[in-house]
Amino acid sequence: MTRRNYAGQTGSERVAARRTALLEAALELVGESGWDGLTIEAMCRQAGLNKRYFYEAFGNLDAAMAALIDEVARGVLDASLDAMPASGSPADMTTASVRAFVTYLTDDRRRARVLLEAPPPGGAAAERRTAATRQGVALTAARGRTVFQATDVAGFELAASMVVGGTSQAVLDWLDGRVGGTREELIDGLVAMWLAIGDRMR
Amino acid sequence: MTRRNYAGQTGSERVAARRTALLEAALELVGESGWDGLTIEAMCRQAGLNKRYFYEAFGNLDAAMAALIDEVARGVLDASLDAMPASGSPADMTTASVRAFVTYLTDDRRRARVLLEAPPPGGAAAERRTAATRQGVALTAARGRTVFQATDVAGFELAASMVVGGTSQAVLDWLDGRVGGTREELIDGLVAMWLAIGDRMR
DNA sequence: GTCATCTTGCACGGTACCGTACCAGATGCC
DNA sequence: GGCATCTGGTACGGTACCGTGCAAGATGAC
Repeated sequence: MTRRNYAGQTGSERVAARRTALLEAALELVGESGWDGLTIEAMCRQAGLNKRYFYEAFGNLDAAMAALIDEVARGVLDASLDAMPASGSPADMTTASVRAFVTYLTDDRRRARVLLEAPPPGGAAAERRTAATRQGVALTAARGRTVFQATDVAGFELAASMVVGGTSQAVLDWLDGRVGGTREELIDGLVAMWLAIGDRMR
Repeated sequence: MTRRNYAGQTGSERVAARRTALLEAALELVGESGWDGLTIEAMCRQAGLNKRYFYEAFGNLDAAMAALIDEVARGVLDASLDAMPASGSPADMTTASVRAFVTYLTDDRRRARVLLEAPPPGGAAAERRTAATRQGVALTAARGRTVFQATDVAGFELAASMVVGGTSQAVLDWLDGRVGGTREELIDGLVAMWLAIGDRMR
């Protein structure tokens, strides 16, 4: 149980590296074959690690899936928030955050699959995904209210739910080729719709 | 293997009734506890039928889930299409079909859960659900192009993906209380956004 | 070099559900 | 009423994966 260096790393460094490798393996497997291809054994094989190290990092498969979703959700939220300028026109601010959202999820399409395709229902992974969506909706509503100087506060809850769900669906459809055009055209179209809704609900 | 009457019904009547009872049981179970609560044995228990009658109606659980999704998807598509007048203003036609969509899914919230919550990934059920969504998007795009007399044809693909995904998310959030207001206010808000997008993308 | 610790591969029983088979009672036909 | 068919309950092996344990080689501390 005590720890010592191994392969030039401390014990906790190795533990962290294994956890990262397992999450990367899960990202790869889900990105390749979706959530149903994911088992504990497959994750360990992909990561080149023994099964017992899985249980060192996670309690069970559901917890690992939840952790993967949390990681990607935090990434896309951070990207969207960081990209948004402190002030500016509604068009500028909307463009910045929509572009960051779309770019983050499509630069590595495995991320889109993790976040936008539904994990097995009923477990912690599904719960974390809905929580992340809820958080995105809440943030969008709050930002929208200030950017558009909303008077219809309640309407912006609904608008936020609509644009978040709609944008997710559109990104999925674009990735699968069901919506045509370049990525910039996708972003421009989404921004136009966000602005149309923002103006209408003001 | 031959058939005869039983309990006042012909053989094929009983077979059809059992299939209906199984689908109703699945609707109830999914509506109550989500997809993960659904097993073959639970369906038979709920329906008061022997397990062998499950295999009379469906090849496996995945096929039964797919059939349930197909049924609800057909219902909501028919409701939306039937409600739409042959001609009228964009506002009238949009209101009619959005109201029908929302009403169908919220009159019996079990339907919303079946159609809007994701089934286990990777099987026929998930495939049928994405196919139904795709069909809804295609229909919405086609109708939108004529109703709004679109010039930007490609843009309406994207708009349809957005409004279908967004409306689904909004209905889910409204059912779960995360979006406030009455059902009429929900419908009015959704229609306003559909119209805003339709006008902008024209 | 020796020994403790780290790592990996493998093996094994447990579990939850599937899919099928069998049995005893109920119902309808003649 | 006798008998074939229909029905529901129960039992049983199969399967896929989980979760844990064990043994054998790799690496580092002393």
